[in-house]
Amino acid sequence: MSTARTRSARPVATADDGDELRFCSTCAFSSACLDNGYDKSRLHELHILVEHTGPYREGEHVFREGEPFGAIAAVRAGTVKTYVTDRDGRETVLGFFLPGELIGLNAISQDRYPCNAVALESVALCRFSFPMMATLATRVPGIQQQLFKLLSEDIGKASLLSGDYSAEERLAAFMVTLSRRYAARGFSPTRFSLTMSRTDMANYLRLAPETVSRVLRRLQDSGFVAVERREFTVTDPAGLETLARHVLRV
Amino acid sequence: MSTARTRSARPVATADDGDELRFCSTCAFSSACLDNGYDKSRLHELHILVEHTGPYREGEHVFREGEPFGAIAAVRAGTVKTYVTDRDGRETVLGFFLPGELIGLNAISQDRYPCNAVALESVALCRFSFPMMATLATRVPGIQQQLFKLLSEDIGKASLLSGDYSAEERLAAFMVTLSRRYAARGFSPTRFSLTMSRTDMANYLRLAPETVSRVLRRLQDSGFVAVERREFTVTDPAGLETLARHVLRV
DNA sequence: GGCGGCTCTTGACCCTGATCAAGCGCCGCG
DNA sequence: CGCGGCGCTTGATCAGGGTCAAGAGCCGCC
Repeated sequence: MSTARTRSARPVATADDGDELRFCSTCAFSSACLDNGYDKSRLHELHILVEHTGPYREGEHVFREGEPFGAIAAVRAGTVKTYVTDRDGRETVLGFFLPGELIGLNAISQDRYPCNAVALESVALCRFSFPMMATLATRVPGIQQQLFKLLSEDIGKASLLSGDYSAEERLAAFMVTLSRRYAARGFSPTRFSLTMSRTDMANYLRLAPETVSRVLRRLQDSGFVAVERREFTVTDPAGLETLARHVLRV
Repeated sequence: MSTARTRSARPVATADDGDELRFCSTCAFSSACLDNGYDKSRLHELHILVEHTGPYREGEHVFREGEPFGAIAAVRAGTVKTYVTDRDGRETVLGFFLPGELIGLNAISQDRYPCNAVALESVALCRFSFPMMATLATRVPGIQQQLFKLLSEDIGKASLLSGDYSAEERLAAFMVTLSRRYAARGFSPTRFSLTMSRTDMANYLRLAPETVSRVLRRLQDSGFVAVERREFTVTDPAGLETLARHVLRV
């Protein structure tokens, strides 16, 4: 991970550093470990291997394909996009990562990042050294369990899109997913801003940008959503979920 | 896992059971652990939590969606297909699992199997209790590492198909992948039999069965492969890989 | 404040692959 | 041995979404 330039100066946060502790509990990881019954009095064991990095500016890369894998990272703020490009420049977007979500889990197997990760807006991260985390996981079963769970979850997420669905179904499912993820982090599920371009959405959903534009308009004309440039409002949550039901396998 | 009926009578294999040991080394899992520097003299620790199950006959289910998750399994013989169906009966195939490959890793996060697994031909499995394996993993770092690696690998595999490729590219990539996987297990990479129907391939590749049929014919007419019902020969491996290069990201 | 560039939208047309339909061949069963 | 069923193939047609092209709105920069 090319964090040298943007990395904050000190390795952050001891257990008695109240502010940092509260702040870092916004990382999915720490809080998930707590949820998993991790002994709070030993929380410093987790925190000593955490390093806050950023801010990454829009367009700045967090890591690039092929770089040696050293750490996974939880998004603290902003949105990260992971993607690969084929030789003729076409881009496949693997995912968007919102605050509280983890990037880098797909790098373990090859010990190299298999994709690029770029900030779509100003981004801050919690960086976890993976070797240290794995060592810790042998002593703290809750952390091991949590890692297994997160990895397994990502397999499921990756196969979600894999089905053969219409442009409308896919776009609706994407919007519902975003809505749920924002809701899970305490943001409004019905009103949020799209931090990625139409082209990014298209490359994620395997559509042409023009199709994204057209389908969004159709969804708006049908009264499911309201889109104003990148400002997004869900006006009929139930209706949208109905459109998405095949993809999301309700 | 609904193995009660077909499960072999005894929980199999102590470390000094030479035959079983050799046999079980065909499980990806055991051998991978060995590769990872696992102390062979302690191999029984792994073997006591292994249970050989099967044979499952063609069409018989190994597990079904929604069943509580208890174990992952390595395929010893035969092919397993995992799939989900939406309410109007359309099937999405998530994967095919050949000897040496692991099923059930995507079940960890929800503690339920998120898909169905069915035998496409006579199948034998090595069943690993996941809770026991996780416990063992805390004591044996090689096993933990291996589990992380396998999980991470599956994330990558799941995103392989996710790109937007032509029918020909997808089918070529599928064939190349099959070829490599057979080669990795010591089978011929150029001549093998397709254990799944055209419809299964179609549901895996997001195509219509008719398209699979047509594209196979085209690949045959162009001299890349020879297909005789389910007997498959790669006649131009390099050419096929070229067709598949976008998908496989060579 | 105006220019230039980029993202997004909208329209027209086209192509890949889905769908519908029919026929074939292999295989199991009576 | 003949019948029937299923999986596969092949042909004809159709449509969803891609591509190409042009224009509109927003924004930053000079």
